[in-house]
Amino acid sequence: MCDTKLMTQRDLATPTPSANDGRPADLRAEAFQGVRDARSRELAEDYVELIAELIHDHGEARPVEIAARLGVRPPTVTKALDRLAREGLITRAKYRSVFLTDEGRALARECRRRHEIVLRFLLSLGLDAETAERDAEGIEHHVSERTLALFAAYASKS
Amino acid sequence: MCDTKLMTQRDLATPTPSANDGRPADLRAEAFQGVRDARSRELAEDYVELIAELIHDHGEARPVEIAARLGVRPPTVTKALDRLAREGLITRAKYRSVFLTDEGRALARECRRRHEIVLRFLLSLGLDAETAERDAEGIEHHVSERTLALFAAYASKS
DNA sequence: TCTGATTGTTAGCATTGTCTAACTTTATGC
DNA sequence: GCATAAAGTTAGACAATGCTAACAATCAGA
Repeated sequence: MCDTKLMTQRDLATPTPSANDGRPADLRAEAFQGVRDARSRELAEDYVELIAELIHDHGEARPVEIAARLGVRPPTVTKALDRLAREGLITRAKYRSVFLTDEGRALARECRRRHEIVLRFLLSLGLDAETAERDAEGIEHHVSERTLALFAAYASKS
Repeated sequence: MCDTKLMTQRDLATPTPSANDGRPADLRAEAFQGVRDARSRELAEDYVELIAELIHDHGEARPVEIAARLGVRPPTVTKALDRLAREGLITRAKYRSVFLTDEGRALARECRRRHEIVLRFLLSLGLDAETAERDAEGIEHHVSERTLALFAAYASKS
């Protein structure tokens, strides 16, 4: 039918990718997009980090334990693990423990590193352990490498 | 580690017998739950904060502008605004600008306060403006009042 | 004023993440 | 070695968030 109409709507939403590079008209739109990206990665990171920890501490990672640690129900874990397997971060067989792939292990290491830097930083600011843990969990997915470097510097300096 | 491998299903499965209802056993489970709560509030907070800003700067908040600033498409904004209206944070009429309710205005103020404290803190750590803005956007929804106080103290001290 | 461009909404789809209920598989313990 | 308990999965619901395509309303300029 009317296919020319989409052109009119298109340009309101066109971010003009190249024009945005030199002089970011809206810094915040970029930031929001970054946050949305981070959000989609968060769950995977939390799972992978936790799985690595369980394997380290208990020798294996079982769905029931993952569910308990994350505070969600087993079916939620099953679905999430399906997704992680699809994405190549873990391997698993039905009714069996979960294992990390090389990629998953690398991601877990990276997450653990970030988590610890953020946690140490918050503690060195003078925050109590419980609040520090809680806030670190939320913050760790949203700090850039640059910020992380400053956090690490501050924590070791103090 | 050999021992842990032989753990039975029952061993792995008992987090806290009695307190499973409202009180997760693990400190981390609590933290994860907090993060999930924060996540469900994030969008509303971002919208409300942005709407307040647009009204302040331009005298009104229009969906097309909200979409551009957030980097999403207009229908996404329509849906989100419907939800905000349902939650009593904004008022609106079809095809018209958006207004904040008293509750929405209060939330916006609170968000702006948090945003600015986090931003000033990151800048005072020595971060560049662009990264600071990006990280603040992600971090602001995940800092406790206690952490915020420490951030504010650090920023004003330096 | 009327017509076309801009803005906004509706409809419909996909994905994610959560749940409960019911089922299947595995492990335990007698 | 079998019955039962625990663990895990499947099915189905629901809400949020995003998208495109298409339709509707508003606005602005000739």
